[in-house]
Amino acid sequence: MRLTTKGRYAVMAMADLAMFKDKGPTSLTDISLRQNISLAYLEQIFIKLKNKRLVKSIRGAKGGYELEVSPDEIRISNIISAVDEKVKTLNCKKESKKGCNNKSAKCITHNLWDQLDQHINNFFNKVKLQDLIKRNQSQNK
Amino acid sequence: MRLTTKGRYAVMAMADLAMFKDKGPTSLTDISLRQNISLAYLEQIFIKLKNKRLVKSIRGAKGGYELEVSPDEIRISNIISAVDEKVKTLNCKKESKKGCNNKSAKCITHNLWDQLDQHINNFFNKVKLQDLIKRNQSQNK
DNA sequence: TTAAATCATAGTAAAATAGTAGGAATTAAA
DNA sequence: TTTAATTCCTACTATTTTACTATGATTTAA
Repeated sequence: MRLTTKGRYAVMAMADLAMFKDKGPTSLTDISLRQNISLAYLEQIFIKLKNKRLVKSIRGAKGGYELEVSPDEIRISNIISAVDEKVKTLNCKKESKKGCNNKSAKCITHNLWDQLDQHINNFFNKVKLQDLIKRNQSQNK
Repeated sequence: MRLTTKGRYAVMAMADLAMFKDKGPTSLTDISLRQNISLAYLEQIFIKLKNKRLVKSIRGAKGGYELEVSPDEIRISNIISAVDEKVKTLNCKKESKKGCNNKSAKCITHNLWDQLDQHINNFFNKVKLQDLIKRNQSQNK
């Protein structure tokens, strides 16, 4: 089980934006350099973040991105889901056609994965972008 | 983020073993049919489960596998880790060489993934094989 | 002796991931 | 008005991982 880089990059980039939010729009070039993420890859990620209204873009020279809402209104879950990373532990589609109804031996473990999903989603729901940068700032004191 | 089938199969197979544990060794052919998992794939998985002393094998005709310890002594985490599925949200090796010490902006999110790992591992630690089959039995009543 | 089983290892097809490439459109500033 | 910096858009591709398949050896009950 692993979280892919896309989700991590998205959170990193959003945290970066949050840290520099008082300095006008932040260009992806800057984020790319600071976070060591390929520019073109960041572009793809930010299209999605923009579609979900987590950031807004300012085009042209001196342009860049800004947070659309404040860091204490953005949950990690918002970011992760914006870039299409779903917490997907169980792929029970095929089985369900065959009658995965928690009664068949096949799905003994069904509830287990359900609960794990909930667990992880809970975690991502609890943490806000603000928490990340607060944490980081206090560490750097 | 996803949990791979190997981990799921391993847990399913162990649950299957646990359910039939009073009926002598269970062959992988049986598990393969009941759980709809390829035999050859199961063989690979069981080598690992055996190496970690979660099951023991009885070779030859009428052979098969049995649980090495009782279902209430086996945690899901034991099974998952036996088949090499690690909860790996952060791949910070490269960064750590460059000085990922939680002070660089690069690793703003470091703690987040650490905590997520702990969260998931906790969950897998809490649940025992016995819990799964108990749950399943009560559902089928 | 035979059939059913584990054991062992190598190979491979498919899918997902993690990008790269090449431009078009926009806009601030020179 | 030109240039450079930027977002926007889409297609392609290399790499890695996953999920198996294939083949055969070994063991053992019947």
